[in-house]
Amino acid sequence: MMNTVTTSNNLEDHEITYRIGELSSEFDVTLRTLRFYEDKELLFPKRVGNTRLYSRADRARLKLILLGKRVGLSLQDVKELLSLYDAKGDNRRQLGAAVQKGEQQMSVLVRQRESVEKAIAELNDTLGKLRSLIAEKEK
Amino acid sequence: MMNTVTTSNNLEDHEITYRIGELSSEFDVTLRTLRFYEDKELLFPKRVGNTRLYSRADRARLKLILLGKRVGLSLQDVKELLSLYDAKGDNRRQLGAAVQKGEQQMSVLVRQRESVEKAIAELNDTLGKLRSLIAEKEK
DNA sequence: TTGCTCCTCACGTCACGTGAGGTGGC
DNA sequence: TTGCTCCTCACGTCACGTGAGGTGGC
Repeated sequence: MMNTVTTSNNLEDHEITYRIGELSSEFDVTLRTLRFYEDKELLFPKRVGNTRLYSRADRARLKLILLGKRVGLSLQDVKELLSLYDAKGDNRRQLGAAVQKGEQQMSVLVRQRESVEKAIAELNDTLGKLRSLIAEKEK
Repeated sequence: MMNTVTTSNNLEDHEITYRIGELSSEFDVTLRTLRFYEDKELLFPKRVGNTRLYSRADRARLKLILLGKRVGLSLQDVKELLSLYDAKGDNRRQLGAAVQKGEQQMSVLVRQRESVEKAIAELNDTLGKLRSLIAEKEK
């Protein structure tokens, strides 16, 4: 056997790879999170021995996963979108499906914003009542 | 033994009680939820045989629990607030503590609103990009 | 030898949802 | 007998957190 490349980037075939700790600090997620996404089949790092090596494609997928999470999608939703993204077929259909999911999620977010705003209003109310109770006791 | 009162309100001692199904439909929560709150020691219904009977105090507590949940408190937080509420002692201290928790929660909610608004903006952006990709394919 | 980074289980968290299987009185 | 309301386990969900215990190369 040939000598194995032991660390970081494999220059021989120009395949840039990332170690788990690199992605972790770049995207500010825990190692556990990256392993969890792999377990859920959202990420597919190779192994050198036991150590995971993430490709540029993995890194791109991670970016999309985190975008999905920020807008409130579940990992299941994200997985479906990524599988659309992977399937090289009728591209317009896939984009259309993505837009549809996005629109659905938009209405979820709008409802969420409403409920947060209601919560703020109700908490404000409650705080007001508590404070006047206190003021009354002060007299 | 005397005849036992089998259903609903016990008129003899003027103790109004509620069955689990009554509270469930009044407050639109599941039976499971009410039992769960009991398990977590937030509610303390009596039993007649196996059947739970909730007092007016339980009903009042449930109202507060649900208020707490609406403003985003954890059940643990709510439990602490209720225990303050129960402890008949220096009332001003308890009210002060409640106000403090409320103010903390307010800042949580404000951050939450921000993050939802950011999510809406980012999703809008993403949808825009997807749509122009589609438009380009149409040409 | 110490320190760093990596690894694999596997149980814990939070607020319930969801059956399975059974009881009691009209 | 059927229907309704109630009951008790107890496992499942979601997205990881958090040890425990161990490896590998500088």
